[in-house]
Amino acid sequence: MLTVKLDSDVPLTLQIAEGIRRQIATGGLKTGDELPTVRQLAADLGVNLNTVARAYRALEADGLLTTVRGRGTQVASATVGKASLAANRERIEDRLRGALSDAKLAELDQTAVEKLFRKLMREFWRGATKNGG
Amino acid sequence: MLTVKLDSDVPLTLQIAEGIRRQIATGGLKTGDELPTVRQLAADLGVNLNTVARAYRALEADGLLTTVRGRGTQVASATVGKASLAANRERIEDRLRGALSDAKLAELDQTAVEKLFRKLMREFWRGATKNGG
DNA sequence: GTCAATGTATCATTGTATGATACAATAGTG
DNA sequence: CACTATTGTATCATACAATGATACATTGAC
Repeated sequence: MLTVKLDSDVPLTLQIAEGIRRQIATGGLKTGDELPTVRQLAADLGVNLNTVARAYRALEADGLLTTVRGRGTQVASATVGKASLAANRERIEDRLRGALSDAKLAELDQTAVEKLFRKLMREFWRGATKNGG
Repeated sequence: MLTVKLDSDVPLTLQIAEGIRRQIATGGLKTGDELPTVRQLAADLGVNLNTVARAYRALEADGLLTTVRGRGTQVASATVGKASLAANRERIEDRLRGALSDAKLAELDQTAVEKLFRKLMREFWRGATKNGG
């Protein structure tokens, strides 16, 4: 379902949360879908169950997941709640800037960057209309 | 010259390094330009001089800066060295994916995302030819 | 009620980020 | 050369974050 790099400099909790966010964003996980139990996913990834639990809770705070102790966790929504919207939109521009900064320093030309961008756009908006959120 | 958020969740050293990378990428800093001394920039930002020094060293490892003890630090190149290229290109796609993930979850539509992307592209490739690295 | 399965809380440990301070190298000045 | 000011660097201490081990609480099936 997703993977983590144990030797990465980005924390495991964040890697897991980002991975799940991406799954939801691309449609790989839809509203109502059940997620693996924290123990199951922890075993798959080779990390502590708490690490997975923390990722789940972070996403629950964003309104993306719902979790009930004893039952499990499922996708609550494919869009972030109002509380997260502002922070989220701010991150978008920051991350785009960071990506473009890296691209420029790596001597990618505009054409190459645009091509990559379009490829990824298709991953995320696969089958969506041009202005459908 | 640049600013940092003391209460951010992203480390100061990284904020500073990213800020300088961006300056170099956009052309605000050119090869040969002198950077502020670590004490000067540290005072401006309100952080410890070591924090700035660490950012400088990270960028030196990328081949972007040259620093000589007793003399100062200057921009060595506007492109990352070969050692950093692979890691850099990997980050580009990751960051783009993260940005698009955020955008989709924030219910931005394709048109809005493309518009933002183009605006930022112009910032970085201001006055460059379409395929000029 | 009992039991298995699930998420949660608590605590310990380790590593990272930051800062205070002392050190080393460079360059100017005489 | 000696001296001094300026620069980056190394060392150490401290606070905090991330991860994990373990015990706890809730849910649901029987």
